[in-house]
Amino acid sequence: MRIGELAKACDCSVEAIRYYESVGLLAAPKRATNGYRIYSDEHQKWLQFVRRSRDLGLTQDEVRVLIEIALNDSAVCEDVYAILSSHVQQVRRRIRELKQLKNSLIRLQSRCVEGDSRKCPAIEELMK
Amino acid sequence: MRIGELAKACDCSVEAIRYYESVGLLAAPKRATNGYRIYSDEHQKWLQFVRRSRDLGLTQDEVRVLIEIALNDSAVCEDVYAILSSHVQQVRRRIRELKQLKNSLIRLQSRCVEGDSRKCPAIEELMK
DNA sequence: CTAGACCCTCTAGTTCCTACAGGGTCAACC
DNA sequence: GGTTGACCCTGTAGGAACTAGAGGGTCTAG
Repeated sequence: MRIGELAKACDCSVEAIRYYESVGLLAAPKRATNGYRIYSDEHQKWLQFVRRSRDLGLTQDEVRVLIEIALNDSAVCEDVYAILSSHVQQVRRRIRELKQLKNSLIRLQSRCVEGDSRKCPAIEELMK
Repeated sequence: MRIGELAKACDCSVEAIRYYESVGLLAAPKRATNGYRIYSDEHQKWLQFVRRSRDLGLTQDEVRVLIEIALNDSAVCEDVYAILSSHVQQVRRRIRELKQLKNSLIRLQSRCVEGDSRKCPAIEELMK
């Protein structure tokens, strides 16, 4: 299959596929005589893998490690589990941070409601 | 005060200060005869403002708008409130997304625990 | 007079792509 | 046979918000 078809199948842009190839997240396919990339079902699986992982918020580097693990069929599951665990931790941390942020924003916002002077109290608070 | 002192006072890097100047988030200060930047207390307030806003997750563009509002002293509070509101919405949305993400990750992870075959079921699932 | 702590400008790198610019290829239609 | 239009190619620039470095100047203390 050609790149456009693959892109549709995996719901990503043609440019992204070429980009993944350039950074080594997807193996370079063979080329037709006219230079067009020709992909196999294997390629599609790998691209699917990359996209799903990225959708889960894994970084390129994490995906790269997962790929290595997957290709290197020894002690697979433990390593995958570890990567996912560390990622879950990060997500939890980020959620905590965002909740605090939200509270700060709401607190700041409430200053605006009270405000009656010409100077906005929220802005004043940010400058203090 | 010189740039290093300002950086310490506002807990940010010297490079970030120069960067803020270059993108118009902080007014260019006057220079000493040797070319060193000399900052006033006003500059410190503004930098504080920029840092606090950024810490709250506001984008550069949002900060830029806030600055304009603050300098343009008419109908201030309503506009500030609107910007903060829209930002709170974004944060809420992001929190929701991250929670879903976390659940997906945990579900995927649980596949690893069950797994006994040589092929890691989590990886298999990502490729499907 | 020299070491060390500052300061300057300018450029490149980070992450993960997206968006061109400036071409070539191929099938179908007139 | 010519031309449209949908595809494909490479290569480069951009974006968000900085950070890090090269390659220099300046000032103060010992």
